Amino acid sequence: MLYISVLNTHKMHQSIQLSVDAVVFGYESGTISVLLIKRKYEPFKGQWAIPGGFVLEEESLEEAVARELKEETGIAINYLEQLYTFGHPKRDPRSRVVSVAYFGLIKPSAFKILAATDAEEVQWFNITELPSLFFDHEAILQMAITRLQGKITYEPIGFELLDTKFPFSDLEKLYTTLLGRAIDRRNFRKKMLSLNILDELDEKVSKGSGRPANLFKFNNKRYFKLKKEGIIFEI
Amino acid sequence: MLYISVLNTHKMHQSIQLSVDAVVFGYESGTISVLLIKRKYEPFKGQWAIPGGFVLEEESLEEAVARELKEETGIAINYLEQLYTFGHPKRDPRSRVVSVAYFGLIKPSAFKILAATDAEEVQWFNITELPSLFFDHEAILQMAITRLQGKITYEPIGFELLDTKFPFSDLEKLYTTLLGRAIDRRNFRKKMLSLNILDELDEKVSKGSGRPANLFKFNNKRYFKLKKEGIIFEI
DNA sequence: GCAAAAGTGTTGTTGGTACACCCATGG
DNA sequence: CCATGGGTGTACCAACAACACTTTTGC
Repeated sequence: MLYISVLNTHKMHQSIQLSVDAVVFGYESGTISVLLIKRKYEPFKGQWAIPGGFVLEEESLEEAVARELKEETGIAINYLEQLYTFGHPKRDPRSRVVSVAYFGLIKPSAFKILAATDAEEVQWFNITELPSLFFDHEAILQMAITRLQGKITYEPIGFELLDTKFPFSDLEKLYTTLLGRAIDRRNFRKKMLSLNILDELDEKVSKGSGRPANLFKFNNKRYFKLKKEGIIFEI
Repeated sequence: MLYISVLNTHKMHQSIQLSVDAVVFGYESGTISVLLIKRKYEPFKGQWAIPGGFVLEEESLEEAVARELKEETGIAINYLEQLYTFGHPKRDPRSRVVSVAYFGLIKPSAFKILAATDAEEVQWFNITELPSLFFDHEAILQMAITRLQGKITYEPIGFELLDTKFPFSDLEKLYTTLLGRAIDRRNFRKKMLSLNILDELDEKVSKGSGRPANLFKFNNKRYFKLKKEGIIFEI
């Protein structure tokens, strides 16, 4: 009996469907946002949801998630990190759908969002002002936010979220926002510079009032090296 | 056209199969082992593999992985942590199978392993002496080992791997083994005790030669509290 | 010249690291 | 009494935390 069930398993029509979801965060002047789509069709038409969809037979999960994101929002990003796989049997009341969630970081200013396929609308939402979401998408998003906040303790962050050239205060504000609290400017700068991932440029920018700031950029090589090695960052 | 394809998606026969795998580590007197099964049937009969199998329609991923582990090895554990989802289209040459890998820790001495269903044999393998494995199971195992080693920097470890009562030297040896290097006995003890997760018992044990050691046990409440909060542990 | 933001150093404290000898038991 | 593993304290140093004033620009 066991023998038969085992042999059959591989041919058995399992009828579990597999989807992917892309939680994409953006940062702009002190606000962390997440990209959501409004469903165009029934069921749940008009509900906000995390972009995503079904995996095709011949594509990898990474290809699937990048494709769905592109199709639904117009955004093409090449690096999404796997977050978690959600597989509760009743998470989608219609049928059994297991979803592999990914997350990524971008600068919203560098992309043009564009509703397509099953999205009626695409919009950035401040993560502190989220609408109610489809199925278990709130739980997925919550996990992604927690991961994002956790990341800054063991990895440098900012490269994907800031402009190529930026004043130091932008980086500081990003950390302040992610941590949700003020940080000591002097200590932060000291620590950041000691990591050797920033190159100070010979260029200044003025924001209209106040002393103009020197611009920095990330030193990609050292940034990604450090990211791989892991850091212990405690501010 | 888009409309139709979207509406169809949910009914479309996707024919991707979903499986789960359980990487179970054990520790015993200075050795970290992993539990593997030998496949009983073709194809790949006789190959060693990580225990696992297909997810059933009505069960969650966690239920599936616990069930498969129980069926194939006789081991029932209630906590397996999700590791990663492997979905390369060609990882199983027969058909498209996406697998959600989990990992867990146990004390081998507390369980009796027992080959069943599609396992011909079940065996603990020292992680430094692994056989060649089925498909991409080596990559899965490698990721699990990396995660296990990484865990000790941000979580206390040991509760699941050691006996209820243990001499301090057992804990020290566990860390030495996981880290793959010697640690300073005095500093390690100082740091461990300062975490407040150990209760010293009024009981001694003698290993035959040498001064008898005091026994300790983990204070479950504080251990799991700390585990949740996360620690930064750098020895 | 004043408002606004950028830039900068020092000191006390804490926690990490390095290091060597005595203790309790069994044989 | 010796071999074996268990148990302990101190001193140095590096890293973190706290803290306030000066500089440069626009208006």
